[in-house]
Amino acid sequence: MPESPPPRLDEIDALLLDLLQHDAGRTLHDLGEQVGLSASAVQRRIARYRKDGLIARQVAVLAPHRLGPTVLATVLVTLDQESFEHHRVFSERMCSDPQVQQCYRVAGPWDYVVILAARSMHDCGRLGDRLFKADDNVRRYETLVTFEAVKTGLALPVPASQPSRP
Amino acid sequence: MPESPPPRLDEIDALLLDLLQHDAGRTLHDLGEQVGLSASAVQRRIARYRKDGLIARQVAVLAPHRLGPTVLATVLVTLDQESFEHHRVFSERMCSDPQVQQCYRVAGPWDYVVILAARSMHDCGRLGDRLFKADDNVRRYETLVTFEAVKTGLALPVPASQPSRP
DNA sequence: CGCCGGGACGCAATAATTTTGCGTGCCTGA
DNA sequence: TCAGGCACGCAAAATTATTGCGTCCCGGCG
Repeated sequence: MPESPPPRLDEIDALLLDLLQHDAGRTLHDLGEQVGLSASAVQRRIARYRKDGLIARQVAVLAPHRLGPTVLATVLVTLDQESFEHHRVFSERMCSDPQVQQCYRVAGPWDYVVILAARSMHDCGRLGDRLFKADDNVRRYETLVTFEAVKTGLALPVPASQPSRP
Repeated sequence: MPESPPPRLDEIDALLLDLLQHDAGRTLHDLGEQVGLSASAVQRRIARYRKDGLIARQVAVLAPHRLGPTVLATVLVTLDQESFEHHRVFSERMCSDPQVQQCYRVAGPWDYVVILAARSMHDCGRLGDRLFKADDNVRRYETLVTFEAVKTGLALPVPASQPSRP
């Protein structure tokens, strides 16, 4: 799959993408007002972001505590066997479990950082047992239960590589 | 601020919220087809989710690698002084920095788990210096640079506490 | 047992938003 | 200097969201 190079972005693109990352619910007209463009210009830019794969998808973010009690946890994991195949198997299990929010493969003594969402402390323990303790290839894991989600989001800083011409 | 109790959700609500968490871009008609309701019924349910604060917001998720080179990292942080005020100051700095994606206050020897997005390895180092090394009250921090984002998202498992009547 | 609300639904009308067509202006490169 | 490409605004057209209304089903109560 030939990946085209990252598209050039001007200041308006950066502004627009930043707005969209924080609230994609506004109308094109609204967005246009914020960045000083017409609705159709905004629409065409956004269409381009999508075509370029810049915007991966659009999602609704739920408020955890409004779904009932929720326990979030970060789990650090070290595998035993490190073969390509073992990593693939582990990754796939993380991807396919809906209680796994995020999973990163990292450098250093730990192999993975996994973020879990559970319904209770008890459920969290069960989840850890199921995902990690029951896996022969997990050498060791450590669970960091969160007291408080200080900040959440997936927003990335958007670089404006080119000035926009006024 | 009196928090009303979490609203009751039936199977259709769970299905709908799950769909919205993964792709909030579909039309009401489409969603209705998926869950077996009319567009207006779907619209009314979604309006209720919003009113109840169940859907916090709607955001666009960008593809990191399409923005140009991106380095993600997980940082484990332990504070020195643990007073309420010290925690507040730290939390606020995390919240206000756009390169901080997520920040969780956790139980155990580490106080915080912080997820960073940087433009390069070098930038990542500078960011760590700025956020943690320059902070007198950070006793110790450890950076886990990610090789690969295996799974990302903020989707929560939605419990269907009540059956829907057909 | 029968008679009200209350709540959710579908359908259809209405309102709002998104998408497209078209003409214009500006920058770039020949 | 002149053509080509590109992004823009405006306004029409298409699609989508929202609202009004009548119906149905369930639960509580006379």
